[in-house]
Amino acid sequence: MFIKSTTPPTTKDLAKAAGVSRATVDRVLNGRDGVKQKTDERVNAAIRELGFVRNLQAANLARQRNYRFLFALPQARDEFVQQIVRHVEEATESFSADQVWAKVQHINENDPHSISDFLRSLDAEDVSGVAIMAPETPQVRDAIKRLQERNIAALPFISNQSGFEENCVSIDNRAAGATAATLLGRFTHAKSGSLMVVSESMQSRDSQDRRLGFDEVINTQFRHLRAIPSLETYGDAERATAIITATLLRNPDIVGLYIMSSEARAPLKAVENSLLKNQIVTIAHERTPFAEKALQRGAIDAVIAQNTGHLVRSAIRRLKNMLDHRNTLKSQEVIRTEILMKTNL
Amino acid sequence: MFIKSTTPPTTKDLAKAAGVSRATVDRVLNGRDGVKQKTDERVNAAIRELGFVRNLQAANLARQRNYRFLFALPQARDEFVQQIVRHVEEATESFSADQVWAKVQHINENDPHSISDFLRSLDAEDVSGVAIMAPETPQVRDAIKRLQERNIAALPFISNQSGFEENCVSIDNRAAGATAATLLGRFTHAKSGSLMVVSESMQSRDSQDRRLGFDEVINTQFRHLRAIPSLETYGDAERATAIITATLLRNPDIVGLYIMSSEARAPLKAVENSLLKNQIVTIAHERTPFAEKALQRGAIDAVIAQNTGHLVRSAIRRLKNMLDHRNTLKSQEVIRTEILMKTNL
DNA sequence: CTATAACTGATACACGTGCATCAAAACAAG
DNA sequence: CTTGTTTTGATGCACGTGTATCAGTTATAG
Repeated sequence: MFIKSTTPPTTKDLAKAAGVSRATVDRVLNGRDGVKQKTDERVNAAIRELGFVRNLQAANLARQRNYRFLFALPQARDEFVQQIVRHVEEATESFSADQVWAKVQHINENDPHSISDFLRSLDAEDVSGVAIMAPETPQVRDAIKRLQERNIAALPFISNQSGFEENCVSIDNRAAGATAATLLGRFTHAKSGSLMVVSESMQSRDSQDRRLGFDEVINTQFRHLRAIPSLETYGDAERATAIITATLLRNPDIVGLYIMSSEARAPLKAVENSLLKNQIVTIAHERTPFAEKALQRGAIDAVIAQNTGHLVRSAIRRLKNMLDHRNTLKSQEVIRTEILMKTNL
Repeated sequence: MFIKSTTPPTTKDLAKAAGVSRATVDRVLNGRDGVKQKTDERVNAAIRELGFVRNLQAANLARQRNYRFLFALPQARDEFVQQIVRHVEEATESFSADQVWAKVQHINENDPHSISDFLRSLDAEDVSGVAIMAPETPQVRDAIKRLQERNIAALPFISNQSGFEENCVSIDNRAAGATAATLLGRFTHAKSGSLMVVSESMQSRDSQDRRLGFDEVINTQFRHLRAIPSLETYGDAERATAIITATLLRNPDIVGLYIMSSEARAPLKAVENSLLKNQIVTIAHERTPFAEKALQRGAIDAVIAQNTGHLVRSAIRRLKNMLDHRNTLKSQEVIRTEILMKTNL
């Protein structure tokens, strides 16, 4: 149990233990210079000995710190982005007691120049950190680095940015693809057949990674199945319907469908309109209201998703930790590849 | 974006806005009596108008509040409990900056009397809240209620306690069972066959719920499969081996295995030693180091689990919120039924 | 109208830390 | 030794809120 009435040590206790004044303790704790090495060591020894941890609340109070975070999200208002927006608003509520406030700012994700301009325009007085969801480009990568120099925490959010592997909120798309493949392979009972893969665009690294993981599993573990080249919808519902219908007609042996894009509506409708409807095992991405309903009625067999709320909160915690110079608890920030079925929604 | 240099309103601002003194604001905020109703309303109006939220850090600093939580866990040191212990220690680290400290105390989960004694012995000076993992009994339920009267937050943890549905960290065991059934049914390609269910004991409500969900799905969606009565291991490895081996011999048509208990070692070994090894689809519970390895090598096809770290952190957040009289963000505290396969570990 | 009770304001100190200033002490170099 | 520099101590105020006391102001009852 806890030892009764033991209050955690304060800087005052530290000062006494190290035989110095509170002023000196302050100099050591906040890395100001003008401290003899020997004194510095004595203070640090006392810190270890007492198990001192600085009271962040008091410190933040004193230095009037608060955390204003911005989520720079794509302009496209698809269901996935909407989910994120909702969770940002929700998170603001639960974090407000910690002096954390978060807002959404939509950016043109396909115009690296404007993104970089936008990031440059930010003022540290105004925003303490930014979570950026945008495809990887040199401009954006640079802009992020420069933000950090100006004391604004920056965090690639969901979209991968190489060079920030250690410090970003991202998804293991390869694992997601591999998981989809495993489910398709195991769910279908066909002796042989083709698998259809639908994506919004194969340009993005995310899509490529998913496809990579998908193919890897199909080619090694389900050799009786054949994954046909990815169909690209370019976010156009009509186009989606057209190419999928055509592909279904051309490949009567299709037994599985992997919808990689977060918009599953058009692809699913196209399949449902075809006659094969029931024989095709379908795996989709992202937990959207539509996907949930489709799972319920059996139109989709499983959904691969990340917990959007967790993504958002994880980003907030990481930004905060960056500013506090604390390291993040890794196990809490792992973003799992979730498998959702009708039974575990 | 944020409005530049806008600091959140303080009690001082509130006082000015409401045309009262800070003392009166304090009386209203902390529910002390001796305030005219009209005054109270004026202050509350100002609160709404300014969007005032009390600075918890400052408040906790002033009243020297800190949070000492206890996790009362079963004495049995199986892998699942060990995971929890590990995560409690881990969480202590990441929460320490918020003045939150958590410890584990092992209790004899099968002796309600001693549990109730233990809970009664706790002092509010000493511990601010307890998360209790113990099977439901009237004594324990009572003890929990009495803790709350003594200003100690109490939270049923993982094990269900009826009457606390709204305020507990618990698992939807029925969904877990249903999910296991769906996976078994879809993974196996047999035209017909039996499913074996292994449990530690069918006494606990958790096991019963899992079985319920399991049967429901098998009987409605996979009528060609037959779930045989649950085998109970009573936590005894030898017994487990014996009854499972016997059951396998008696039912050569077994095509699936659902290991409901968190200890999967003995059951799995028994199956692996039999000749049917490869034809039996296996679903287990809880993400333990052993289960992970078994997934990797293909001995288990899927694991149904909850995120242990999340369970622990969720409990801590809920206990803290209870003490702060804040309501918890529900969506964050939902405990998902996770499906783990080799590809999404 | 007075006596009493119910309410409100003024004021002060505390919590643990950050930050700034100035004087005092310790040290190094000449 | 003196001079100048580096290191340290003492002190005070700030942050936003909780808590306490006491005097002062209203409202209510008789």
